[in-house]
Amino acid sequence: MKEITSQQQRVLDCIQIYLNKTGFPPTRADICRELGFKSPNSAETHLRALEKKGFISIESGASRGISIIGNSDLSSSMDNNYPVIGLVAAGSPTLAEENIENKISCPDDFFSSSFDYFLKVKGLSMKDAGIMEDDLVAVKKTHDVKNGDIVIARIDDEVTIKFLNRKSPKIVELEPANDDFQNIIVDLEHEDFTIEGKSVGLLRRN
Amino acid sequence: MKEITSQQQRVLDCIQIYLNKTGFPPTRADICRELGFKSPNSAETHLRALEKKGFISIESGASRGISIIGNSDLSSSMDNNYPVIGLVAAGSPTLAEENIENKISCPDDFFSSSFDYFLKVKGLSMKDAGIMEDDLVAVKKTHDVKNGDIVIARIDDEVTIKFLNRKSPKIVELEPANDDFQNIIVDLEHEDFTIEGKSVGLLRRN
DNA sequence: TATTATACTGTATATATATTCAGTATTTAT
DNA sequence: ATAAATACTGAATATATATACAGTATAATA
Repeated sequence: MKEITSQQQRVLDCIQIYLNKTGFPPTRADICRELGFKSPNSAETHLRALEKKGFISIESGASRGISIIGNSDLSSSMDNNYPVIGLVAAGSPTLAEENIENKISCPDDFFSSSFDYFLKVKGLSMKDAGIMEDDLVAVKKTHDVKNGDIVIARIDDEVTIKFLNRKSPKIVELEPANDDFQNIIVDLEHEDFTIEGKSVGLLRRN
Repeated sequence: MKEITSQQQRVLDCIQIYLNKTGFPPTRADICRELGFKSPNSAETHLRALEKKGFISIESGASRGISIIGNSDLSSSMDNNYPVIGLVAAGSPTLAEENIENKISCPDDFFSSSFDYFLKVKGLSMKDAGIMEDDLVAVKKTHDVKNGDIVIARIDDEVTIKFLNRKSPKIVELEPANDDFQNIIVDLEHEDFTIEGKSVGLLRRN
């Protein structure tokens, strides 16, 4: 991160203040209005300088496409911020930024075991286990799972939450808790199968 | 805050995810792309509905002028120790010392509404509502309940958790979420009936 | 000395974007 | 039975916005 000039700092502050005030970034014209510039190009050149120095990123062509880099929101409370990740029909629940719906502040020892993220459940395939749509399952990323555990598994690109039942070294059965759903039988030799983690708790917010 | 439809929830989630991903709100076209709509007006009408219901605010004329309301991000949430109270077949769940099984440290704003204690559930009478044995229901002590709420009620000396259904000024029906259980019909004129509170959330620790 | 970065004004424009209007269809209240 | 809300497609348009181009001027490199 290179050094910033005083005018560039004013522009950076202006963006942050505008974000806090409105919830979205300013346009070039907004910055001019706030700082008294008379040409949108004044804002433009400062923005490009800030981008070059790594303080902001600018989405080309997008209106208000400014975002401040390094805004990792580290709230210094004793609690930790755990990400909430949507269980999409196809697509892996990684901790990649784009999959994080929001964050929940929660004590680290809230569940019996430590955990890594909350998974927002879609569908009712586990309803008889008391896991309903939009419930948040506390997931511990681990491969240490045993039969009967509620696991978050990925088959090819499909992510699912089911009971685990290892039938043989080559065959894994994933059992839903809902008569309307079928067991999923996975042939480890022919399918791409991964255990993402297991459920260590559940949170429901009405 | 009025109730939200499932499609409106999808749009709201989409905005939050887009914000986390890019740092600025989506355009109508962005929302269409994310959710598969083919007309920008699909996004527009959902946005106006969300605005009318108070979930978002829209800055007129501004591009990407969407901000999610109630995102106050003030992670100054103090933790509190909330008592866990056992739901015994007979006996009221009071906050008397002898009924407190243990305490759980948890942020005050953890659920949609503030709450007063956790109720440890016995039995499976609410299993179809995803409430299982030993689950901890976050209970808000209130008499402000409406039909369809999950309430904690006391009939004479028996405490129970059920769906509320006020049939008439004198008759209250308590509906379990389990076919193996019968509805409980309470005659307010002849039975001692109290609403202890209502469920505002649920916690399950495996 | 030439070059680059900073710091602006001012004009122009392609396009990104919000927003209205005209439809169709279904569901939910009254 | 009627109205209102929901849930869309599709087209049109005024304007909001990014961005390039043409200048001017000063300070900091190299």
